[in-house]
Amino acid sequence: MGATKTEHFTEKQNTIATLIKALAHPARIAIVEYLMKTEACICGDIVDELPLSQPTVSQHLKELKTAGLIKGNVEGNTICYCIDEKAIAKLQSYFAGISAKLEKKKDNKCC
Amino acid sequence: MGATKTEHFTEKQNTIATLIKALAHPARIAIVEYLMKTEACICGDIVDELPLSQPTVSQHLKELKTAGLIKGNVEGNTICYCIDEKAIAKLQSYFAGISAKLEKKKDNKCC
DNA sequence: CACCTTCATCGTAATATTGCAATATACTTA
DNA sequence: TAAGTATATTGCAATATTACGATGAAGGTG
Repeated sequence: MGATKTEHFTEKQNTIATLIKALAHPARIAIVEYLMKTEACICGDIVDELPLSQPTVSQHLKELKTAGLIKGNVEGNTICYCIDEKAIAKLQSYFAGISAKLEKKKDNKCC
Repeated sequence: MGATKTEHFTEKQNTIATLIKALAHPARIAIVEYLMKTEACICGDIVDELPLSQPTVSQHLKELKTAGLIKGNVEGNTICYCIDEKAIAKLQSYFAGISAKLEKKKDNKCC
């Protein structure tokens, strides 16, 4: 085994899990946070900011891009990365939805 | 390798990554959603609801509990599970924070 | 053109995750 | 106490992830 049994879950559950999984690593959290720290988008220097080798960072960036969390614009020799708001918005509204539902059933809890 | 280089990232980044990681699997998403679907907490029948074996579900529950996302109350022979609002609140505010910052720099974007 | 820079890909080693059968533990009830 | 029920743990196989050195591709510069 070792492979997730994707086929047994709903498409929504798999979609949100994939999106969440893309952020389930401190390096990718760090990348997203770094992309936000600056005023505009970042062109190139992500590798210098992270304590990981260039191939590793490239791999993490690829995962973020595949998940739709970041976008990359090629600009000559470098690439300009920035966060895709839509993906973040999805995550935010997902957790906001859970929070709202939790608030509703506050009185019906046993633990 | 294969092990995450936790020591190179900030404690905050590792903390939020761990929390996110706990939800980075459709089965655990399904568990959390099932816990919310009902009026009160669930005592026992999580295994029947999931397309996975009892040991596998037990393992996923353990991970969610370790991460602090759910609480389990032992009640005689069964266990009553429910979501820990604090953890969800943390996640929600994390993504809300990112969203807010993204809103601010909307005009400074190149892609 | 030769060389440098930037980023991606390949190949591979180390480790982690997923899933389940078998078994253990703990409580309940007959 | 014996049998049944609910959940946890163990042990293992299959697969995925993480990380990096080496190398490749593509654009820029002397």
